[in-house]
Amino acid sequence: MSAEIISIPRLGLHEQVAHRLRQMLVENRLPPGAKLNERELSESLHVSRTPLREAIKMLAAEGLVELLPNRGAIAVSLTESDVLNTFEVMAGLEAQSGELAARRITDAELLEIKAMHYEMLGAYTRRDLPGYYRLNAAIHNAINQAAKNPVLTATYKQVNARLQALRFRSNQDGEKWKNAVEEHELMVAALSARDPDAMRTVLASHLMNKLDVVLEQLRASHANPSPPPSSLIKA
Amino acid sequence: MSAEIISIPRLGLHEQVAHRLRQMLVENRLPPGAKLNERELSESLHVSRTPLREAIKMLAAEGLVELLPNRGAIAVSLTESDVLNTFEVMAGLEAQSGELAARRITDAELLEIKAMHYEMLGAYTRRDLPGYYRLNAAIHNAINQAAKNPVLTATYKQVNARLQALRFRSNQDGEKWKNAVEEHELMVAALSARDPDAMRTVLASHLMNKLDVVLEQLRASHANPSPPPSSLIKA
DNA sequence: GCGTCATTTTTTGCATACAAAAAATTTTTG
DNA sequence: CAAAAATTTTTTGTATGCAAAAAATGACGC
Repeated sequence: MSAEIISIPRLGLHEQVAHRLRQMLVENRLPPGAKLNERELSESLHVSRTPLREAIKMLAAEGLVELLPNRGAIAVSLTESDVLNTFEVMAGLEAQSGELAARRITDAELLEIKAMHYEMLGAYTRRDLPGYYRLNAAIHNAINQAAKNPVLTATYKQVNARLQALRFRSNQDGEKWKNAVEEHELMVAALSARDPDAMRTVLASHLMNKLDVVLEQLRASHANPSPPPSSLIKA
Repeated sequence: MSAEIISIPRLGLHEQVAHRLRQMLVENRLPPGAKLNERELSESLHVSRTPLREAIKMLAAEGLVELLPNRGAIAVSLTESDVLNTFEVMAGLEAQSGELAARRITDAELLEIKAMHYEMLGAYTRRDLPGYYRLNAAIHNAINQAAKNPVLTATYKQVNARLQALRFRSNQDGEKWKNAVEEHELMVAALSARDPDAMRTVLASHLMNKLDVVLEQLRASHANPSPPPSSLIKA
């Protein structure tokens, strides 16, 4: 009966470490610009420096950390221009994803997206931000799946990962939020109509509106920089 | 006077190793599916296994090698469907690159691209395939530069890297080659007119024609598989 | 008191050593 | 002789050790 319970270590250690580091980066436990101290991290993660360093190299290739020769790695900190450029690429990838999804989506996939869409409307109505984000992400993932291109999905995820750290808790402006919901309505309509051009258009503009929100947040937090975690404050 | 000559090791060793491995992959000295033996490679590259493994992890994150848990890494071998999906993504990235370039290109950049275009016509006229490829790549790079989006450029390069191993020696079919040159004419015209839509269209179809060429080659080589390098033949 | 330089400490980078897993080889058995 | 099992060998994965570079600390001079 306990056939799978001991099947634990079927993931390389460096993979596990990379996964945990990605989490720490997204949750801003490793805030932008923070140094990744190998000794500290290897102790807190209970691994030796070797797999830790391998994981860091992977994150560097993914663009999540920056390698400074002879000075280790730091969490990437995106300039406003970086954010803009990244969103521009994301917009293109989302647009293509939407276009392909409109061409290739199955009836079953479309139904599931509609269902999630209504759930999202529910979350929006009761202003449940976490639920809204969860469903929003699920819908975008489903669109990606419907595009039937794993390479596109992987590329999308990799570029998107760099932005996740920014959205950690973006309080939506009321107007912008309403706007986003309306765009989602358009998306479902375009998908139902299997209209690739409409999907491309709505997704591209959807992303650019997200950019607006993030840039506002970025500027606000730049004016009011949040304090670094206590672990970085000198004793 | 020899101020910079001894500034040698300003690159991490793992970076150098990653670079050399990328070369070996592109040149098919590490053909698709080949195992990356750590002992062999560390000896032939004159480094220890530690930086070699770090480099391999980076290549894995870049999608150039595949990691098999407890069994090392192998050079990725793309299925026909992988190639198709990758080209689809590349087409989207090129299309966006072209669209942005049409909006943002400077007169100087346009002139340089035109110059390279004429050089390329020269190479085509004397059927100088290597020269043609070199100029072709240079022109596409220049378009990318003109798009003024480093994130897009980096994403483009990373996805493209996986295809480089395929094109290493694709003999162009006469008709297809002529077609490609004509598409380049359209590109230069669209760029000169600063017509983003035209650029998007021509670049997308340009890439899809390249896909045709590569798929033909792939099927041909699949029928006539090239022999593995002698180093892999058992003594 | 402040800046500069020397010394110490820490940290990164690379190599080596050891353990576990996989592959290859030999041995055993039907 | 062939198939399976056991053994050896190779290979990968992780930890540790050591050297070089960077950072931190303290001494010295102005």
